Amino acid sequence: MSKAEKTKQLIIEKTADVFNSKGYAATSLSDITKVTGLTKGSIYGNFDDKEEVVIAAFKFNAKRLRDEMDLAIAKEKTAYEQLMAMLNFYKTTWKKAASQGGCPMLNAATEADDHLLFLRDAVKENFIAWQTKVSSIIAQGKAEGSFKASLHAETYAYTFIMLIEGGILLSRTLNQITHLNTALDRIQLIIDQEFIH
Amino acid sequence: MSKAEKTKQLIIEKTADVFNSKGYAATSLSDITKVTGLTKGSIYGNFDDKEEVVIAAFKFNAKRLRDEMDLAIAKEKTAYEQLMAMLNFYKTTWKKAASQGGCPMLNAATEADDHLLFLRDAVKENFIAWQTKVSSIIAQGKAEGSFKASLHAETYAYTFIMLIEGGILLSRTLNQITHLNTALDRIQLIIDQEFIH
DNA sequence: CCAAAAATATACCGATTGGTATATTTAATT
DNA sequence: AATTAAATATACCAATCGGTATATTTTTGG
Repeated sequence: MSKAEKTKQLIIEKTADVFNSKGYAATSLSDITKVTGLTKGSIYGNFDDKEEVVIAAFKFNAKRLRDEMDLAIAKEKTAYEQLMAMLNFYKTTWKKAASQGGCPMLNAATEADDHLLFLRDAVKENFIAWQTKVSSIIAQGKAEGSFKASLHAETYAYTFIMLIEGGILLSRTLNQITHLNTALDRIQLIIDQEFIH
Repeated sequence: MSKAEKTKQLIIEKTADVFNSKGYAATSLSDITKVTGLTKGSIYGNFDDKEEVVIAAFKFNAKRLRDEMDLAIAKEKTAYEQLMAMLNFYKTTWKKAASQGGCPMLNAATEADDHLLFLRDAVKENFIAWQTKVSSIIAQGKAEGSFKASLHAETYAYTFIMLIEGGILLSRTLNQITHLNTALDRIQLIIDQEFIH
């Protein structure tokens, strides 16, 4: 890795949390220089413009989240256990995520929808990737014979994502972990009642 | 209503959509003067600072949403029909809401949670008011004898809110109404399966 | 209709925004 | 170790940010 590639990576890593908690539009170049310890010249030597930094930082945040979740899931064998691992992941990492500015998907999605249009595609991709991941676990459960074959995987996957994001939204806004737990419990109930035959 | 009160109202009404779609922080004073046709002097003659305009605009957006929903609900008699009216409200007003920048609660909540702290209390209040409304409908259903007496109204109310906000988030980001419908269908299922005895 | 008061417009303020041209330093190549 | 090339720092730019003091217009009460 060249020097430039290293600083590029440093910029992304150091700004990721700031972008996620302060907002991608609201984070200024002076915020970026402050948190990286670099100067504007160095930033613009590695990125064409702020947009490029924003996208890189979001992708970093999204990838970190996905990697952590994938790691938690990969430890389990059966589809049921993998889904439980996903729920448990959100139960345990909530506090850490909250201190980093909350769910990067939720934050970026609301900012991207009208305002930061160039972010939209990246956010889209990540939601779809998440859905695909959950759907593939459900498909595995069907192959195992433990989940009903009739399940519409995609619909269930999106339902879980909605509940999690909605739960995070309420938990953060009302400052009560209860709500995320309500969401996770509801997902658990759906799995137990509708997945197993 | 005095002249000042009228212009104050005009400022709020004209800026409400801009704030909701562009974001409360990202909307500048020149956006405000542009959309109202007034000058800075007039804005600052009626509001102390931008924060005050932001809060007033959010409260306007939240109240408008609540009033419209209350109106739809008030037309129905039974608790079940009222809940159906709420679901139908979201089914029918989705397009209009989307063109106005999406759900004001969702937008303001993500912006307020770290960044615009002064907005947080107002957002909180409105989520609680929404929950209280749904809870009171459930309580009415119990009183009618049509809903199970054992229901934990508050938990269900928050579950519905999560699903709706999560559904809106996905529908807006992925640009597909399907997801909001999935959320609404899930709420319907919960009511049919768990509310009625 | 006139005077006082209220409301709005004009013209400005310093600070900050994203961005850039150029100088300087650091790293890689011979 | 010297030269070249790459990476970073410095110093600046116009534009815009939120905000204000003052001038002008409009409304209101007598």
